[in-house]
Amino acid sequence: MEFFLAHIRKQVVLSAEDAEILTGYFRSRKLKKKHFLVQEGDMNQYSFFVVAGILRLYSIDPNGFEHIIQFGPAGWWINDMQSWLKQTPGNLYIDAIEDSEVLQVSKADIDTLYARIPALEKYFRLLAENAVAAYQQRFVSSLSQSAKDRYNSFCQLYPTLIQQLPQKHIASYIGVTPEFLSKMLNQSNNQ
Amino acid sequence: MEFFLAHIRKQVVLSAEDAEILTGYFRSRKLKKKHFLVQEGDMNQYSFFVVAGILRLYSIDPNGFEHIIQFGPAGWWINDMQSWLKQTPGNLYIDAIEDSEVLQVSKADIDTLYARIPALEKYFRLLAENAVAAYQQRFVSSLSQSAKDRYNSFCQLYPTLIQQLPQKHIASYIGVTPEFLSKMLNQSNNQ
DNA sequence: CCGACTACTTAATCCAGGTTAAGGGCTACT
DNA sequence: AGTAGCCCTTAACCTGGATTAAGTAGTCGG
Repeated sequence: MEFFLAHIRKQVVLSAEDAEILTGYFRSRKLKKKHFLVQEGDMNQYSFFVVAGILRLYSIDPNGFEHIIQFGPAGWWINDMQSWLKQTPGNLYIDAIEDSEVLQVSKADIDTLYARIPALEKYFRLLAENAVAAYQQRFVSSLSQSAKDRYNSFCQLYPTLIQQLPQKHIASYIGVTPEFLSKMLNQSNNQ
Repeated sequence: MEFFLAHIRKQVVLSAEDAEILTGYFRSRKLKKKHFLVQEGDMNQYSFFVVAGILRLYSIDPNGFEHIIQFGPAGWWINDMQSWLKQTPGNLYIDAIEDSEVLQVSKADIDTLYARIPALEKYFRLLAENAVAAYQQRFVSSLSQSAKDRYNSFCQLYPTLIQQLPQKHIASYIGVTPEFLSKMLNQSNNQ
């Protein structure tokens, strides 16, 4: 919880009392590697703050291939935003890449909290605006760069994740097959 | 201004007084087709609400090709979020596809307004959260679908834009060349 | 310590979509 | 009315990355 509060306090001021109220609505949840937090068709009642470990948000296409939309390392939020906002069944999956721990809040509780702690409104506005900035930049990358350039951009942007993630997940994120990423990396090593 | 206020009031409650204060900070700006609102390297002091016409947000890659990240028809907001948030020079362009009219606010003024009108904080939170939802879904589409499927998804999501936009801009948005889009559309018509 | 997964590699073949180039029909100035 | 620019089309050829298939390690549960 300390980690969580520190994270919020990087953006907004929170009194001790606010912090008390806030933490009352969050529930910790531990998750083993490969276990699901959210599956397609779920009502996404919850949004998740990652305390430890690393999660992934992804879709599965009609041919059974997975496509990673976002990673969720410690200190990040992760959810299926469309499903969460509209409270309708979602089309995305969230699971743990490693054993992880998250804090979850329900949509209803967050709406209650907005009324009691106005600073939260600002916190989540900034959070969402930063996410928009990141998605805009990722579209620049995905629309204008080759696979190799996208890989390099990814390395620059998330240097710590490179060590932590299996290669196939990086392939899925940058939008190539694991086979092609493997070929690509070995080609550039050998010459 | 009426159109603008109505748009905000779809999400949050705004007193007559709030509305008065708010509109004082926005400035109308008319823009001829092909004229720029923002160019690469600009300090993006302003964010834009589109009152009439249609704009585009795009990048230009090292080979001179344009890649459209988002369209801005009437009733939408448009800006280079990264540059706007951090107040650093941006790498994106915004220009008018048709003669258009926008309302602009500076970052400093918006920050002032947040303090005076708390409802605005909520309005922009919801706006950004909806944008995140849209970007997540667009990544699903761009990572898992073929060019033809992406075109169909675009038609379903923005049926009115299809009529309004030149084909080459749609090609740029879905991530194919104008030549390929043309071939694709004519093939499916003839059989 | 064994067997079954899972992660990664290599290589042959294939195809969606890019590139280049040329021509035709608008619209819009002058 | 003429001409300069778009914008769209068509077609031949090319390539980045997908697909398929097989093989090699590593690792983890029992």
